Amino acid sequence: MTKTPAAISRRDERTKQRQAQIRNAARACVLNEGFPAATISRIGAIAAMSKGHIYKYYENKEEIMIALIEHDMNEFMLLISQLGQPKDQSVDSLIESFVSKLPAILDSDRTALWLEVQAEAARNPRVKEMALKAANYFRETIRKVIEPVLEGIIKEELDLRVEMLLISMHGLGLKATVHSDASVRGMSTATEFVFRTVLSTAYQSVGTRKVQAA
Amino acid sequence: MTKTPAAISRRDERTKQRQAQIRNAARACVLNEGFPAATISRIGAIAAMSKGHIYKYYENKEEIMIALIEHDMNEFMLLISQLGQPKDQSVDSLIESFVSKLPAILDSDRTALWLEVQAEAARNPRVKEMALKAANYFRETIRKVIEPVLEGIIKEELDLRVEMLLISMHGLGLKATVHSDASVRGMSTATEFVFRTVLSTAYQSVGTRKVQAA
Amino acid sequence: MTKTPAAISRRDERTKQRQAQIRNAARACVLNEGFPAATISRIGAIAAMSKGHIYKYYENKEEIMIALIEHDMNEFMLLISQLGQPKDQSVDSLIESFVSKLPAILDSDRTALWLEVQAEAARNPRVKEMALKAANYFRETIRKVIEPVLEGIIKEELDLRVEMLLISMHGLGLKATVHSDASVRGMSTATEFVFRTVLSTAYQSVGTRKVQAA
Amino acid sequence: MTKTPAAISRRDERTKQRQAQIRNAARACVLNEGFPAATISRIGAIAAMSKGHIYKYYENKEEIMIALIEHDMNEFMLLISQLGQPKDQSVDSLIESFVSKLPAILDSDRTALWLEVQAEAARNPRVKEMALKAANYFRETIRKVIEPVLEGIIKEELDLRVEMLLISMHGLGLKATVHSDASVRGMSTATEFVFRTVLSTAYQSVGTRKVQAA
DNA sequence: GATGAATGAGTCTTCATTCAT
DNA sequence: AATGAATGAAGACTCATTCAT
Repeated sequence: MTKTPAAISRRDERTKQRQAQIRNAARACVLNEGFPAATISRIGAIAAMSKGHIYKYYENKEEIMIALIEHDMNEFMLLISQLGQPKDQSVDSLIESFVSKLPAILDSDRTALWLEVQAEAARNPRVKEMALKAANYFRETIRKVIEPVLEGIIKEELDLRVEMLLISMHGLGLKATVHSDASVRGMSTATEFVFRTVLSTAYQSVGTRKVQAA
Repeated sequence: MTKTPAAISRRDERTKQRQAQIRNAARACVLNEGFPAATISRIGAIAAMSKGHIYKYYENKEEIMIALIEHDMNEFMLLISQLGQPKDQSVDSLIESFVSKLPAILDSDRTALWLEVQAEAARNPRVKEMALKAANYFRETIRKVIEPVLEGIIKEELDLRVEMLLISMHGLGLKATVHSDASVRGMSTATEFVFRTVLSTAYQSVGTRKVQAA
Repeated sequence: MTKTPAAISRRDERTKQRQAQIRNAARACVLNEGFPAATISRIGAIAAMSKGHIYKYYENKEEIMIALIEHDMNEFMLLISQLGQPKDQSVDSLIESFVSKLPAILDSDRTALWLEVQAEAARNPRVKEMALKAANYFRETIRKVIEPVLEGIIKEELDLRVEMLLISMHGLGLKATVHSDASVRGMSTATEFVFRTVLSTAYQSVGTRKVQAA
Repeated sequence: MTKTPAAISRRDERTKQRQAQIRNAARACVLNEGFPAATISRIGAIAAMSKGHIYKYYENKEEIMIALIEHDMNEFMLLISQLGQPKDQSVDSLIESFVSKLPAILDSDRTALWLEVQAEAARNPRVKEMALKAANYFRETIRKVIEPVLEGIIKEELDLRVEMLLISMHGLGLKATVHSDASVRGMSTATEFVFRTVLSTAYQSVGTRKVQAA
């Protein structure tokens, strides 16, 4: 009855594998046929696992969805954490770093799921919490990355630039989902223009200007 | 047998009222708990109408959703059609016109429903069609409004500006949904900055620059 | 408040007309689309009468069906009562009388309804009672008609002949329904043969023969 | 994952049992209260099975009815296939063979279901097809059985005899249903008479006679 | 560990029946 | 007399969840 530590860790490993299997099946369902079609039966069929067995690994369907969202949010955060490693501190290399990661960030599978998650977040507090966490991480990462480039900028200005970048990214993400990313690829010049504008060192955002005008 | 015209119009009026009642109930359902939770039972309960009676006014559940989306899309298009009436052709009055309509456009109920519609569009072709129609109308309206201000601009440049404005609007809309529009109101300076940048007469988008550089 | 007798009779007349209207509509429904499709809505539409108004004339749907069956059974009995008027008492003129009435008796509309009624009779006691009444009337009429032709026949023999004729008529009726009476028309020689055999004055039915053999 | 053949066959066995259970429950429903009353709820209650579980074994209600009809039709065809094995080729042994099988063929449950099926055939094409198939098999079997006995008979005469036997059987079947087979048992002399007449070697049906008269 | 048979609550939809007008 | 708006019970079907094996 008492397991050796090795046996326990082996079992835990297996559990994690199984859970990943289930999450992947759930994701495939959602992406292919939408959230409502992600039934336990279908997930089981795709995961090559019996319906009953799924409940050994997740308490119920909601837990599967939560786990899926959490997992993909974590992957997303890992992805954007790599934004913070441009070659040097110039605007150009920063933009290059952004643009080179865009295809991964705007991958239409990811954004489609993300769209469903945003919709779900409006009702499910746990989903909302996760969405906010990822959004905040995104915001902070961007802030950390652009701050050194915009040296001397005041806090309000920085906040504004960050917010504008986020808004642009969200808008692009929606566009990727709705037009299935082909169009976004064709938008790289526009995107680069947005980034360049936002990261411009000419600090002339409206708020500031008004102050100056006064 | 034969009705007086007055009686007919009274009945038609009542029918329209009932349909609006149903649509409103459906909207409330969707906003509170999402598309999948908008069941006929719930709609009936909110509309204070029996399940069976709903079918006097809409053939089935899908028709209700289609009618709801169509109605709200039409309202939205009416709203943005008003964008096209700035005081004069200056960038400033155009921006003022945009910004003054933003609270209505970014109303969090509207954007939340819009988010659900985008998600639903991935499954239901009729929804997708309506979403595309509204999106195109939005795009064309914006193009018509900004073109006279950016006189002498080449087509590619104009397309880009239009696309960037759309992306910004979508990003803002998402933000309004997630943070329930309070934050968007606080964003008017950022928004104005975005508009001002996009409408700037210095035509220097990346694409053009590249050509110039070549 | 007190009606003149004339007014009362006028109202009764109108009631009967209305009831006939409803029955006819119900019959049309059943014949066109089967019993299950005979909904009150459809009956009302065909009878050019509102749903609610139908209930002024029949207490509920079952009463309509009962009335329809009763009415058509009565018509059927009227029809077969005419069998009893052959030109003379010969087998030939009797057969001619039978055969000439067959198209009316085997009319596929009538037999189709009759099939539904037989099926319904297995469950609804009131329908069963009516079906039995009509069946008995049919039997007695046939007995009265053939008895004078088969003079000197003993009761058991007569019973047998009657039963055989009934069985043949029922079999033909089913055939008319299933193969939509075209085939029955082509069967007139066979039918005539059956009648001729059954009405043959050579009293040699099995039962009798056995007695003779003993 | 991989099942032993024994396990598979055990499961298949169980599936067949369940399907039979469902069919039997459906048959009981139809016989007691007619096709329209054979609801999934009632079938489930009689089969001691939950509503939902029924759908593991039949895709929908129509499939249950089709399976029920098909099963019983097959049983019926098996039964009548045994008609073709009289002791010898004489009319007497043929009639004996017929009469001995009559109680099984005219079993009132069978005929009652058959009646419902005929009524249903008017609405459901698949039911119609099955009914026709069984009817044709019945006709062909009878033809094959009586042809050797009526040696030298011409085709038209044979067709007629076959048709007359069918009509008689149908008429008897109806009688069995309406009078719940007791009366049919008492009809064996009449039945035998009918058979004897139809199988009589005196080929004198009306059609032929007319030709002779000419 | 693994299965899938079994359940029952809940979904959309239809329709007989009632009742205010 | 006549309408048709309104109801609610019931029907077919789905699916998350449980449990004996």
